[in-house]
This record gives sequence, structure tokens and C-alpha cells, in this order.
Amino acid sequence: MPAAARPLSRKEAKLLTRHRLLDAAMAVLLEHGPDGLTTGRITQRAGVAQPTFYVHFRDMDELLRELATQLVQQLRHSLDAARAPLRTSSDLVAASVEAYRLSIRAAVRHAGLLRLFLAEQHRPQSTLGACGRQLLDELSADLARDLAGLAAAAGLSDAMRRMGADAVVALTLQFGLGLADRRYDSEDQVVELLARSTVAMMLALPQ
Amino acid sequence: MPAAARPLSRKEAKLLTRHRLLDAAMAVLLEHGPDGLTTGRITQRAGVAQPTFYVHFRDMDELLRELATQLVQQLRHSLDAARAPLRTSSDLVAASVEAYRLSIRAAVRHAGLLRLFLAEQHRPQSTLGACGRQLLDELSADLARDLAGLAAAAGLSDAMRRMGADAVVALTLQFGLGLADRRYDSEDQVVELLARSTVAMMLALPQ
DNA sequence: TGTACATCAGTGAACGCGCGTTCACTGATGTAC
DNA sequence: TGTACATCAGTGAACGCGCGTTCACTGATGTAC
Repeated sequence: MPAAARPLSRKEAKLLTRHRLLDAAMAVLLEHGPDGLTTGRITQRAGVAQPTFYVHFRDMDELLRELATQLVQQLRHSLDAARAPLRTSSDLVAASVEAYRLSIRAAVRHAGLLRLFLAEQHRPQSTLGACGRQLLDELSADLARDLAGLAAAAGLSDAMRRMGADAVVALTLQFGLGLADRRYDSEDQVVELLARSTVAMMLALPQ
Repeated sequence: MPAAARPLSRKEAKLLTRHRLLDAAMAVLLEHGPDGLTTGRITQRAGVAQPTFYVHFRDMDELLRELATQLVQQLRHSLDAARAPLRTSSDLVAASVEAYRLSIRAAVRHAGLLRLFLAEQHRPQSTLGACGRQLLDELSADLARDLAGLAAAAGLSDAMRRMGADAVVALTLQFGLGLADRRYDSEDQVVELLARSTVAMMLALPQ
């Protein structure tokens, strides 16, 4: 047991409640979806009275913006780490296989969250949707940057490289989520298909 | 002007109102999204009083099921026609280019509707989502059937062909919708990238 | 350190709003004779 | 064909519900002296 608990200062206590609200919102979001996200459910889960919500956030949108910004950062970082092989290995095929394997696993691990962003991205008005579009944009741009360092993709035009990156991101999510809900049953098979076809694709593009 | 209007029978008049409600629901769905779909908006747009909704449908879900079934059929038929080149041409590359061009155009034409289904597919509970998943499943199965008739894909295992079809459907939608909202600016470039890389992919898969 | 006052996170109660849904009713259409 | 009755699509009014949001209040924490 750590040292005796010093009573929290007002600031600390407030911050803690705020975090509890954000965590609760995340849980509600995953459990009930964006439509089921209400101040009542969030505060109940956080163990505070319902009007307390407004002590910490102007409205639901403010909470959503803060939450989504955090999540986008996490996901981006997680997928960035998964692409490390592209930046270190010199064997294109092996690097692709490894990067896909790690990316696919990250997608499976964060399936619920990714599904949320993917669903919302198609809604023009949605706050979560704007963050979803930003996430996909950043993932694609990050990947395009890594691709630029690869010999096989070095000769592509910027536009082509960007489109290629979009394609890879779309496929990674499609198959990652497909594995997560058991539409496909073999991770190895999925990774092999993705890696083989991506490499073939890159070599087939007009240099 | 056609012949003098015979007054409608009760049956005909009821059916007409029903169709007006379905059409209005479609318009509201595209304009306000699934969250903005209310019996009030639908009936207002259809020019009837709000409780009239319940004369024709048990609840919103019943209307959604009927509407979505119609739309899925339309979209599936539209994309089936776009794949005709795969079934008639013997030149694989030319057929792919043509099929992609037509499919992409269909996707652009139905962008709003497709976005709706794509957004909803990730929601487990949603009626529209179930129809969206069914649509994607059918599109993929239809394509896999066409692929089975192609020499280049004839040797693939069923599982591989299905995964390949999933990939093609995902990419077609990704790039079709991307063109629709001007993320990409050249249809020719998109079609070329898709056709080239798909052919390369099919040849690269384990036969 | 002790005291008097200020601050403020959290709360219970209340409000208005838009929504889905129900129901008794109306008046035009259909039907039996 | 005309008449009396049955059917039924469509309606106005009303209801309950869950939600977001506001507000005066409380009691613990912080601060000035």
C-alpha cells in the first residue's frame, strides 16, 4: 500500500472528476454508440450527479472534441509504431509483411474505436466524424511519408503515392476489422494477401 | 395531357401515400442523416399529417426495412451492370479498366446513399446497418462470382477469391467516394491505379 | 495556530423541447339491397 | 339507378418519455489576517 492518502486539493479533485467523465464517456461510446451517448449515462457511470457534467464541459460537443483528440493521437501513435519495419528493414517484402502484421493487430485491438470513427466519418456534421476524417488523413499522410523513403515507391508522383497510401490504409482497416469480427479466420493469410498485393501494386504503378 | 383523371380508388390512393412517405423518408435521410429521420419530418415532406405515418407503418423500423431493401436492390443492380465488361471482354486489363470506370461512376452517382450505408454498417443495432452489411456482402459475392469466370483468377482458392473481391469492393468505394468529394481530381488516374494494381494483385496471389 | 470570510465543485429540483405513439373522430369511398 | 349502411385513410389533440440545460443552494476547501 502506498503512503497514507493526503487529501486532494480542490484542483486535483476537479481534474480527477473530469478524467472520470472522459473515461466514462469513452465506455458509454463503445457500449451504446454515439446515439446512446447522453450526459445522464456518462455522469451515472462516472458516479456523479447529472448536472456535474456542466461544471466540466460547456456541452456534449466540447467533451467529444477533447475525447476524440486524445483518441486520434493514441491511434495514430499506435499505427505509427506498427509501421516501424518500413523505416528500418531493407527487405521490401519482409518489411511489408511485418508492418501489415503489426498494423492489422493494432486494428483488431482497437476495433471498437476504429469502427466508431469509420462510421462517423461519413457524417458531415458530426464532431466525431471530423476527427475520424482527420485520423484517416493523418494515417495516410504518415504512411505516404514512410513510403517516400522506400526505393520501390521513390519514383512515384506525390499524387500516386498519396492514392497508394489511401488504398493501403483502407485495406488495412477493412481486413483488420474483418479479422476482428471473424469474417476472415487466418491472420497469416490476410497478411500475406495484403503484403503480396501491395508490393505488386507498387511495382505496377507508373513510375 | 393524358386522359381526364379518373378519381383514385381507396387502394390506389393509399398506395400513393405510402410511396410518398417512402420517397420523403429517402429525401430526409439524405438531407438530415439517420439521426434526423423523424416521423414529423417525413410526413411534413410527404404532405400528410404526422399520425398518418402509423396508418402505413408499424414504426420507423418497418419503414426503414422496406426502404433499405429497395435501395440495396437498386445499388446492387447498378453495380452489377457496371461489372458487365468482366463477363464479356476477353482482355483482362481492358475489362478491368472498363469495369472500374463504370463502377466508380456508379459510386459517384450514388455517393450520398453509399455513404449512408457505409456509415451505418459499423453499428450493430442499426436496421440500416444490417442492410448495409448485406449490401457489401452481396456486392463482394457478386464480384467473386464474376472473378471465378476469369482465367487469371480461376486458380485461386475460394477464400482468396473472396478476400480479393472484398478488397476490390473496398477500394472501389473508397476511391469512388473520394472522387465524389474531390479528394482526387482525375477519374482516369484513379481508374488506372485501381485497374493496374488489381491485375497485379491477382497475378501475385498464390494460385 | 486560530478565526472569519471567500471560493467553488458538486447537487436536487425544475423547466422546455422534440419525439414516438395512441385514440376518438371525420368524411369520402365502397357495397349490399 | 337510388338508398342505407359499412369501411377505412387520414386527422387533431393529447400523452409520456428522455433528453439537455439552468439555477439557487450546500458544504468542504482555500485564504487573509
